[in-house]
Amino acid sequence: MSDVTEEISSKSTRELILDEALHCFADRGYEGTSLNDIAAGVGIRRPSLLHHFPNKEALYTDVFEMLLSEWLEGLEVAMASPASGWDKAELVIRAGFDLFARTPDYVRIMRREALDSGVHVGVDLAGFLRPLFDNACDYFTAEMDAGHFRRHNAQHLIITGYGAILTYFSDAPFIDELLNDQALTPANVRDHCDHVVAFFRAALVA
Amino acid sequence: MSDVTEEISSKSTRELILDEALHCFADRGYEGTSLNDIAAGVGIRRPSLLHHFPNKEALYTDVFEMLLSEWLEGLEVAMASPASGWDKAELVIRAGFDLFARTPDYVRIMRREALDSGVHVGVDLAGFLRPLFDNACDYFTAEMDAGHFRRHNAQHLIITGYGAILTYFSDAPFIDELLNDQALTPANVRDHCDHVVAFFRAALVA
DNA sequence: AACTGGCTACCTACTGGTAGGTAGGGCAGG
DNA sequence: CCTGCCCTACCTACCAGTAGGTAGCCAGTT
Repeated sequence: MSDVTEEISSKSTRELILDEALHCFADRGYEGTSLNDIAAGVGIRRPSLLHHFPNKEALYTDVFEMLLSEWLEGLEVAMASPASGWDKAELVIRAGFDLFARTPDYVRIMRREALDSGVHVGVDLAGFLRPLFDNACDYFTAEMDAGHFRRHNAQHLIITGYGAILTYFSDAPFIDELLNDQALTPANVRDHCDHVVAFFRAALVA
Repeated sequence: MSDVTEEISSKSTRELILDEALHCFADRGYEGTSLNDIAAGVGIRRPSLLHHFPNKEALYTDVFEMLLSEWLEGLEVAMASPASGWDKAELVIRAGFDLFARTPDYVRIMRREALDSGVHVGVDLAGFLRPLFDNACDYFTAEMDAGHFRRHNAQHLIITGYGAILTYFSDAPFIDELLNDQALTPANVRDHCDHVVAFFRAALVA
């Protein structure tokens, strides 16, 4: 086959486009990214890119669905764990950190999407995430009822956690400047993860 | 005088442009906002807008400096308070919530800027905020040394707090959908503020 | 009171440039 | 020969920014 046309890569052109688009959209947003930028990153012309995707919005939607499926897969494992009490919460937090550290571009796209409130993407983001959200709420409520966690409003708790964890990755360039250090080195990510775990543990476990 | 030409408004055209630009930039970002959009919102043509500001970037920079001065003013009062221990931390958190609830458009611009890492704005954002950041770090470190707070890494603690508080406002449209409710009603903002205060208190105060 | 010059604020019409998208041709491999 | 992939050349729409003109206001002068 033609999987080796001129690139040594085993990835199809379509996959290369998706990868480059992911990076560009994360870096400069939907409006700030031109199809020329993406095509140039892949090493083809814009019309060739449009041979693989009907238009810009469809490309973006495909990138976003890639994101959702990867996240769902990554978190499902941790959330389905038979652990309970604090152990499970810590497992999920650490799984989230691992996932986000592996895919920081996804985090920035998600943050942009939350800001724009789903103008560019066809899928119902909040509808997609609500089951996970409700699941987490139920879990914390049950554990608080059982007296394992201090009493907090579960919905507000999840939103606080979501903000605390996501921000470290989405705002990494800004945090770099604030700390005069690279936020996303493995060591720094691990440090921050340990801190968040310890912080939430202190707040939740009596 | 001519302060009533045809508008009843007491605001100058320049101020009307700044207000409209703030809203547009917060809503759709720098790239997603055209000068035509802003001009139309004010009720004038684009060249008339460019009579008041030399170019798009200068307009954005002016909006952003408006943001910084308002935030600095709003937070300085709380940070300069003679209170100490948890009381002061709670004072600053509540002042931040008040400030952000009053100016949600500013929060979204700030978040976009953190994502883009200051591509559009001339001022050194991180350099501007570092004094506040260092100040907060010193405060928490001193209080932990004095045994008033549980031991945490002060830098990570501030970043976690920044993410937890800012996200509720920056991602408000998304949270609306997640909760099936308006995140930014005064009652909901107060609820979330109370939750964050209680959460941080539980994590910090032994 | 009338004219004059300078000023602000706005307008229409235009420029160069870039965006997303389309038409159609070339060329390889099966 | 046909299909898949990529190309050049082109389109229309929109962008930021400029050129040049106009209406009204407010001195200062006569």
